[in-house]
Amino acid sequence: MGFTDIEKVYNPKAIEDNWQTIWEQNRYSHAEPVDGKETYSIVIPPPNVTDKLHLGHALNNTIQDVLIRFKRMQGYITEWMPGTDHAGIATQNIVERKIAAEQGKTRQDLGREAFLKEVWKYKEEKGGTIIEQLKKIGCSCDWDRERFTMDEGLSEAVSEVFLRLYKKGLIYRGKYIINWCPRCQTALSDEEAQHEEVSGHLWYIRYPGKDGSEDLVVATTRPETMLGDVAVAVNPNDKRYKNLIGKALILPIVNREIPVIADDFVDPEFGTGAVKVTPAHDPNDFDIGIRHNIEPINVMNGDGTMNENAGEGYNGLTREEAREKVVRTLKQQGLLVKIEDHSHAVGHCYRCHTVTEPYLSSQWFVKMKQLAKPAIKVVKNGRIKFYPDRWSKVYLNWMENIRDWCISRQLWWGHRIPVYYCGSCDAIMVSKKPVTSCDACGSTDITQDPDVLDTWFSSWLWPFSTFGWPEDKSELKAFYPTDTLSTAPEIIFFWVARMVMAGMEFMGDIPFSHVYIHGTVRDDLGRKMSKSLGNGVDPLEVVESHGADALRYSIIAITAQGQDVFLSYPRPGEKKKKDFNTFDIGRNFANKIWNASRFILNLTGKTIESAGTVEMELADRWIVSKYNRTIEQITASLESFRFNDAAHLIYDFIWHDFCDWYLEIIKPRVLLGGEERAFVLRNAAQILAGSMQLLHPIMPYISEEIWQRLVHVLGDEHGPSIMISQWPKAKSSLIDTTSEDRMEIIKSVISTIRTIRNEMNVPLGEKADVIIVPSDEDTYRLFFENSSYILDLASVNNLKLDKKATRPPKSAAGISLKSELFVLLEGLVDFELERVRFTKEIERRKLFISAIEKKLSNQNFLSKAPKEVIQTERNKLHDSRQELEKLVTNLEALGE
RNA sequence: GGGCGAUUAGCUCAGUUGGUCAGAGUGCGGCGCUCACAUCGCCGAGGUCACUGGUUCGAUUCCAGUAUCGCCCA
Repeated sequence: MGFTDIEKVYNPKAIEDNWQTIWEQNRYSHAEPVDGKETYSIVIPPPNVTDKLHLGHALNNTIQDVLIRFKRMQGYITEWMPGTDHAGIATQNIVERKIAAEQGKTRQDLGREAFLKEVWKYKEEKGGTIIEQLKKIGCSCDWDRERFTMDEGLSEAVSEVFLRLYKKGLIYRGKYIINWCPRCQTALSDEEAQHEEVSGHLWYIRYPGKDGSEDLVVATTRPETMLGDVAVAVNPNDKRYKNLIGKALILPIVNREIPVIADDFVDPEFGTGAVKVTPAHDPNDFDIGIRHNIEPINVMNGDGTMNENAGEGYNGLTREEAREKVVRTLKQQGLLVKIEDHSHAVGHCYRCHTVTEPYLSSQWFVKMKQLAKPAIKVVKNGRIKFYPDRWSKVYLNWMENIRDWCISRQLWWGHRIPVYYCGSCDAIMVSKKPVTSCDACGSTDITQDPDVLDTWFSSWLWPFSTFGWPEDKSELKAFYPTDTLSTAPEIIFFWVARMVMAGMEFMGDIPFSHVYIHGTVRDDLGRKMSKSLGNGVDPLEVVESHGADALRYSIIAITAQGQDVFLSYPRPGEKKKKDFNTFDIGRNFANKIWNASRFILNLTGKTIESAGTVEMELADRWIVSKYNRTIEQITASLESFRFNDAAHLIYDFIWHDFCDWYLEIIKPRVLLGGEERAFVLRNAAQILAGSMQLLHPIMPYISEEIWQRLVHVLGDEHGPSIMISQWPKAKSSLIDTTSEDRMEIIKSVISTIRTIRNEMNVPLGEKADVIIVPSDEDTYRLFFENSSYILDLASVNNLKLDKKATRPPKSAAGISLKSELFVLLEGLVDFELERVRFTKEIERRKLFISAIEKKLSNQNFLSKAPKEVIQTERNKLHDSRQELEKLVTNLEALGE
């Protein structure tokens, strides 16, 4: 491969697909347990099998990939288990819509078996999409182990768990109020009904007393449910209504006689202090009904229409129509007292966003209190840690107030509930294998429960079911408990909490020790990205335009631990010049790296001759020191889940230290040829190769490409891929604070000269003469030994070092670290500008000095502050005073 | 109603145990196509770290309250 023909602008397309293919072919991300070797494992939060990749996925999976690549390079046996879940409701909805569109049929038309065939077909066709997209953004999952929640083994785990919990008495069937989605026509768990504040009304309705006795006005947010009212409740301590308790009212429209009852639950402050009681359509009313032993009346069908109990004229109406008609009728009858605006929280189906209905029906539940206990303990005692920690409070709060989990769903797509009913004797049998005859009476009139289980009832087993549980496989032993789980905050209850419970219950151990909760991806207006808003950004579009590395780098760089992520992404059509595209950050960085490498590789050709014993210069020691320091810092950042810190550290090191300073410094040294040239090229190539390793977890593709080329020309021992190379180790002996400090002084002088040149309009093309006045002997030697840096980088013609020099006429002066300097600019100095600059600088310095003086004259400070702090303050004062003195002298000289 | 975040340069945001932490990117102004990079280089301007108190020798950093915005749970 030739290097001189390397493209000038980095083109990720050519490179990314190539490496992805090579990595896959060589199965570098596949892991097998090895006795005695430490493992590091992550299970992917399984996306819905029908999903397409969005930026939330991209962020979450990039985080996981960063961790996995980092740990893999550190030598762990790393397992990143990929897979998808069957997403019962979502997938069934999609396929129902599909067959409606294509065949004009409902699932009932097809029948259960034929419908499921359609779903499987759809899954086989479309199910691989998101997995392919994960590969596209560089994820290094163990693709050989990909799992699906409805795989045979995972299904086995689900029925095993159901059976065990049932036998323990932790699963039961009961008739309770659950959240019902009238559109999906299934029960939902409490978590799946998402409460949102909506503005509605409070209707005040007069319920006449029986036989002309006293009326009562109730307030309700849902007038249509009055058709199912069985009582009116008041607080027993409410003086207003005491005399009415036990009396009867006539329910308007229905003309049913209902009692006034007393219940502590009623808040006298709300509405009129009297509430209608509808046990079949409100969870609180349901409890009241039980306490007072009143039969509920269900007035609604599963599809949200009113049923025959709602009465003539209402049967068959939708709940919206019924509400409208109830209100109209009441108005006509003069029973509607008033309507107030009222905002309240209403449940919405998390899959289709339809308003959910509190609905009375028979469902299967898991008792949670007992399962929660160990799950609370392991977070309280720190075995499981949340990052950021505040989420542990959210977790514990939910866990400590946990309610039973409704797990049955009136769907076809999912794990069928392993329960069988005998038609002859009412026996209930729970079995992993199909039941054909009744255990109790021998009857063969057996039917399986038609419902399926909540999808989360399979995904809560994910950290061990994917490794073969309930079989005791070596993978399970090696990779469970996993190390880190990365997910979004809204998944904590659905999944994280339940996985902990399942892990403790079935494995007797935590499923993971670290839970990283990343922020939500939002647009530049702070809105959550969503399909309905149309403000989503397609990660693959970004890959297409900027490359996967740029996507990954940018999103990691702007994601501070636990904070939401704000993206600025002007649409191609809407882009204005000033608009900032977040992903340019990564693209520009990749291009910078590409060109730095191009520079080095163009100089080296195919190989660099090995260097003899060349003594390191200041800049060499400095860059090596910075490099080792960067290794330390990046390693620490990744260990503590501070990914954005890691991203910024490598950016600063490569761009600012390595490119801006080191490469500029070695340019003239390369021209010298010989050993000097070989040494600096080798040093630069080695450091850049090492930097590629540090960068690799975040930008896997370009780092592999550059690393391959560099190790090739270096001729060093190296493995086949950066992926499985060894993570750089910092050598503390090479961290050289003295060289770093000395280099800062050089840089400061160069910057000061540049500033003066700029101000006086002397471009770098025109060389200038400079006199530097070092403040001490050591600094003098520093400049003397490294004058070439100053000559080259500040474009200086003649450099004079003179500890005693005073400002020559026709020169501009500057103050920098440990020195004062004069730039000789015959006829070019604008003394007015100089005066302004110095005056400003003097003012600033004076303020600074008086602040320190004040501090140092404070007895309390002197007696209570640590002596190091006092000493640094004294040093600051000393240096500042010296600088001030120089500034004043220079200003006075100008005044002549 | 309860809980949790956020408020730092024009914009988007960092700032890990209170004392060189006032920063980055972008935008803006000036100069520059110096043989890696204009997806670039050099230089510059810009902030009473939301407000009010408190703790402390010292607060952007800790505590309390206020205001505005956002999220979660009921």
